[in-house]
Amino acid sequence: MFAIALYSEDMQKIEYADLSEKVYNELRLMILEGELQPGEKLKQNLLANQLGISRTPLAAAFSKLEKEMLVELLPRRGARVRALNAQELLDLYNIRIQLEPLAAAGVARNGTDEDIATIMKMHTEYKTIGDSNDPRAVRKADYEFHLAVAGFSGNEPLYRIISSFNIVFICNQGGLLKSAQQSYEEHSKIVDAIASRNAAAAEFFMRSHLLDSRDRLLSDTKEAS
Amino acid sequence: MFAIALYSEDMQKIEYADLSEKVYNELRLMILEGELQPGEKLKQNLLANQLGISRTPLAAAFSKLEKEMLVELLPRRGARVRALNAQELLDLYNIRIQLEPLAAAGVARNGTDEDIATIMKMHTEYKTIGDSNDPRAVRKADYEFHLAVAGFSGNEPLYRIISSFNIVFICNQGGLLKSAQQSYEEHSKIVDAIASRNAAAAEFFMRSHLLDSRDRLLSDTKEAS
DNA sequence: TTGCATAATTTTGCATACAAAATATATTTT
DNA sequence: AAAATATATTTTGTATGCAAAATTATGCAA
Repeated sequence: MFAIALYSEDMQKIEYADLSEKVYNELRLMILEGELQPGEKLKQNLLANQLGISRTPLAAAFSKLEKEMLVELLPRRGARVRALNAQELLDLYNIRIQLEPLAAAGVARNGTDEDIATIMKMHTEYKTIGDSNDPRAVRKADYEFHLAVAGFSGNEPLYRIISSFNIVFICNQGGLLKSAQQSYEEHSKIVDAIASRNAAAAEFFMRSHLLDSRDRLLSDTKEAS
Repeated sequence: MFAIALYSEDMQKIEYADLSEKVYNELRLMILEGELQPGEKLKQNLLANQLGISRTPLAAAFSKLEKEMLVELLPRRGARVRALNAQELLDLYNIRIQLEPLAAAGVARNGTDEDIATIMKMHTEYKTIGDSNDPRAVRKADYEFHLAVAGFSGNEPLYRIISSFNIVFICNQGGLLKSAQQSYEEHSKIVDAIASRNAAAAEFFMRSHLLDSRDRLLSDTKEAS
């Protein structure tokens, strides 16, 4: 498994072989955390100066971010942070519902005992963090749990899709949709199924977990309108 | 819907606003069509000269291709064409089985009458092409049919994932797994379900279509070993 | 020969330079 | 003053230049 950095505190630890990769991660973080607002224009000179680099590695970073749907590239008119509307958020959720159950089944089938031990450990920590009442920490733990499942699925393309489209993060953009307590209980079923190598059950419980979240998202947006 | 160019004859028609996009498409085509072999080193100077451009737009193109898993980027050691092994091919198929049924359901639900008419027209042409006994043409028609379904699904992130990971193309890398006749019949069921706005049926028949192909792929690789 | 150290060459990553396009500002015209 | 035109500034896309790293070639001892 190869977890990608999302939170700035984690990013400090990572050594980058090339600048464009580093810049790509920095921009990605800034966009996902809202430091760069949707619609905002990404001026090359300004950003290059801010980040202490030239405009060349920015081009590569922009290209990567465009593929992830985080930025919009308008030829000769620059790059903007892409805004995801409610429909696209729901679209992503429906994709997530298709992909993460496949990942959970994959871990149950292909994960090593060590992989599964790691997931169980993360799950235990999730309980502690949930009790701490720190929403940001809970969200981070949730993000890492789901990404670990994808990472240990033994299906690399699947992991690449889930991580590079920021599916887990974006789906939880407006905060987690249920209590840490309930999430923990639902995760428990998934983890138990994985630990007992029951791929069908892991798939089922992951799907239930996500379907429940999507339905909450749907009723939330209905209320808001 | 916004179809991406894959076959060289289609690419001539497209006007590109910037070189890196053009180069990206050219390289993508060269890799998918096997002109650039897996494992092959992509030397910047050589390629830039061949394509008549400088090395700068190549960097952006490489970055995009790396995200699609078509190119491997080794820092300070250049880029190579990425080789997909049998396992990853199967992994992609399993992803495809999750995503394309969602797309088919999407068309049935959200496609305009015009979208659906387009798909029906493509399907009719598929029959003609199938009778012509030109495997390359059949494969192209199949590719375009499946990509059209994704494109008319009304789920843009879904289309972006399917197209940018070259899922349809790569899954059929070793040629189509069944006769044009059988494909046509299976497509017919999907098209009928879409035309009658039956999302559940469209989803079901697309899944059956792909599951059958995957099982053929599995028994083929078993035979080969 | 083979193995290893050293030198020459190539290749990469990044910064910079420059022309063309886009945007902003100033000027004129109605 | 508002609209239209002209001018100046900024910004972008791409080519080029340069230093550092990697690769290949060469020389030399065992």
